[in-house]
Amino acid sequence: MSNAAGNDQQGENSPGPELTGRLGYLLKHALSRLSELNAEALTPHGITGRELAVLLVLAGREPASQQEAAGRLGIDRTTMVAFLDALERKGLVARRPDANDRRRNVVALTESGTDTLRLAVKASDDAQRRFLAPLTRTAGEQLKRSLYKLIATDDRRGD
Amino acid sequence: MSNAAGNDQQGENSPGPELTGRLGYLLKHALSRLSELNAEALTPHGITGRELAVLLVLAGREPASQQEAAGRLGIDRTTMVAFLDALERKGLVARRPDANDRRRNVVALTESGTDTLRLAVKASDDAQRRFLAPLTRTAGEQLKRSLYKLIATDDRRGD
DNA sequence: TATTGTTATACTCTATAACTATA
DNA sequence: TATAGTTATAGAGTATAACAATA
Repeated sequence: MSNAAGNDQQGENSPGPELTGRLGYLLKHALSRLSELNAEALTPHGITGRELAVLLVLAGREPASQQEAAGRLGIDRTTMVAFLDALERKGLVARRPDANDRRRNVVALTESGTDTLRLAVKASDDAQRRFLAPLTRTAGEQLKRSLYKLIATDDRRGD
Repeated sequence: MSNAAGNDQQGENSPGPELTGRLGYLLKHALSRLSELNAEALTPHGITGRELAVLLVLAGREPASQQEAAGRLGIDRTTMVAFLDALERKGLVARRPDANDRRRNVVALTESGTDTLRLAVKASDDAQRRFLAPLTRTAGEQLKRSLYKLIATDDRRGD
């Protein structure tokens, strides 16, 4: 996954309850911390958290056009181009024009990409496990379920 | 608090379990969603989520120098300058040179700033409540406690 | 010399607009 | 005309480096 939430750089003064009581603060810093651990875990595999997400999406429902993959990740197609450029340079994915619609590129993992994905997921899962270590197993599961519910529920604008 | 986690723009295709099962994805999108709701709630009060955080920190332990406030927020002092410029332009905070150490600025909320803070916090709390609506009250409390534990625990690098 | 606030600058991440080639 | 991929560009958010005033 990787950062995008800012870089923690442990502040000199502690935040205090006026901030730590707010859900936004908690989510932001939890994400930031996890992203750090994840980035560390992925370094040996030569990919970033975001690149792992791209690989996961590609592996999840191959074959995919670039735009399909972008849609599932919730990023712009122009952003996807850059990700795929990088992954292709590393030999982890390959683009080929779709035979049925030559405007499209079909993107697939290479053999090396599949291997890297497997190892990277293992490393990332391990980082996640370390991150969740302060919680009981039950609390960790509960956390994920709750977050999922919060995300799955759309449209809370009106009420 | 505000975004910093990207802008959701509801993707056409749903993500699928390969992503929704990952904690990083869940945290990122939960934060993104909450940030949206929060931004909406704050718009009428003329401040952003980040500015609310600055006001909270200033109100929490006045009087504070710019650097102290920055430290508690975990942001750079140069970043704090821009925030305070904006808040001062809006008449919500005032800087004055510290009499004891004239290198420092003491930053305090104005009367208008105090009023705005009170209203903005109410609006933001309400947004948070709506965000947590899909969960039981207990699950919501549990979520916050778990996140706090994850943040409070430092240094999971080695193990 | 070290520190506070400031400014100028650069970097990361991502999106919007415009272009090319297909359809 | 519309769409997929691409490129150029711009914007948000934040940091690093250098500078002036003060300690």
